[in-house]
Amino acid sequence: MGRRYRTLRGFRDILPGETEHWQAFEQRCRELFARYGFREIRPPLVEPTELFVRSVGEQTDIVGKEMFTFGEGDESMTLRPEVTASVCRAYIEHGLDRRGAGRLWYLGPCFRRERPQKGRYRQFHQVGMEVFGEREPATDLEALALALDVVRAAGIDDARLVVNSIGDEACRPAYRARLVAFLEQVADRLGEDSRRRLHTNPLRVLDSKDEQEQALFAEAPRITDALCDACRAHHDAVRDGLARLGIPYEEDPRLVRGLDYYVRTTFEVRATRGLGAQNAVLGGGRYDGLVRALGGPDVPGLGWAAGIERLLLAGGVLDEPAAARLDVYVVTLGASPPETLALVQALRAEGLAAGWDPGGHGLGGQMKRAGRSGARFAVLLGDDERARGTSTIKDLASGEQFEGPGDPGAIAALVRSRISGEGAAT
RNA sequence: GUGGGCGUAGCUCAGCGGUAGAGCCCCUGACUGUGGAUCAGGUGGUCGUCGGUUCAAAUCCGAUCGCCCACCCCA
Repeated sequence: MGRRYRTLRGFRDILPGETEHWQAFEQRCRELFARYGFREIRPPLVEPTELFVRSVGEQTDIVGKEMFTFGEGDESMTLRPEVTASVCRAYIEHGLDRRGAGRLWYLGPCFRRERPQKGRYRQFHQVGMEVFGEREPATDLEALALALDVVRAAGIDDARLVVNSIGDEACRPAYRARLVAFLEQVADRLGEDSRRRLHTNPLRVLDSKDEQEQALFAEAPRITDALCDACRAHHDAVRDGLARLGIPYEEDPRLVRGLDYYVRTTFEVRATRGLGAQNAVLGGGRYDGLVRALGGPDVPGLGWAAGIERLLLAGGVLDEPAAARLDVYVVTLGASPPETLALVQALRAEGLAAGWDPGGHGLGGQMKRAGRSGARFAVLLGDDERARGTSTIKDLASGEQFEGPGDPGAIAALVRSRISGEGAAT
């Protein structure tokens, strides 16, 4: 066993039983985004390394140590660690601002070279959205409502929305200076991690999990007390809007996103179950200067992303593997395999999910397989049925058995009416 | 990158110095007129890997790899 090939560290197979749950969630996402007027974008998985360095930030852990990078110099390319940078690049490259395509969503794999953890892998999947060209706080509101809808679509019913504002280039530098001054006064009582972050990402220090440090921070200056008038008005409008829409939320002045490009509104959705200590399942915020910084027009932006593995874990969707499903399983006696397959194909052409046993087993063996296939009905065709031009149909859930038509179209119609009559999905 | 826990059959696990086990799953048959039940039989493991101790190692020791959990960071 030790010599068999296996998935690389941090990579995993998504197997039958789980893929069905993924498909269901993905389908719900498609419907939700469409309802909000968002259109899907599918950028490539690989981009110039420089794109991520510029957008995510040189000092971040993602760029510093978590990227899968290949090639040298100008040829250097990187598997995307997140999707916002790619979407911005595509937006600029194709002039989407002039095509009225400012509301975009995506779903797909991302890669980060970090130590795997619960629901966190080196290849993981993100679903997310970006809005370009909309500066109003009402856009933040709408994005938050959509975020909660997507989280609920993953089966999470205990989601908590947490919002904050981290100011912009007009007010954050001054706040940052005051905060650093404060932190330096208490630096001798800070842990190693916090002392390091004091220089790399001082806003983040306040988010320390260390209780003794938290006690020190009671006196620390708060970003929400230091916002400029424009940021203050924006933040108030978002909070008022959430209240007006009846969306419960919490404020957390320590909620600082790790990526450099955020301004003003930042937010997170947390789940209380299933993920252990790290309970954020979705995060995002406003990034009004990013498109311009990447060489594009001066359009504001806002977006969020969620890790699908973690969403499904927190929603409990994966607790039970999905069962195999078929509408019918064809069982024959005295028919050659091609003859049986011809009937199966006719039923498939009618739109049914149909299975059969190519293995030439007896009636008992075929019925055993019918049961295991997850089929709703067995369609039996033997000498008696052939003589009468009928079939025998057995409801595999109830055991009830009755005479059915011999014609594939009529069989399909009968099966379909039975299934929809129960309100069961196929 | 750091700390802790764990690696025995496809899955869940027992065995903890003396010839590798159970349950479930899977395969075959009883079954050419009926599946989910039952019965009979069967496939599948150099006990993660390498090295050490020992007459003898799945079992004790070391290293290594992998998985899990937590930290850092983030979704």
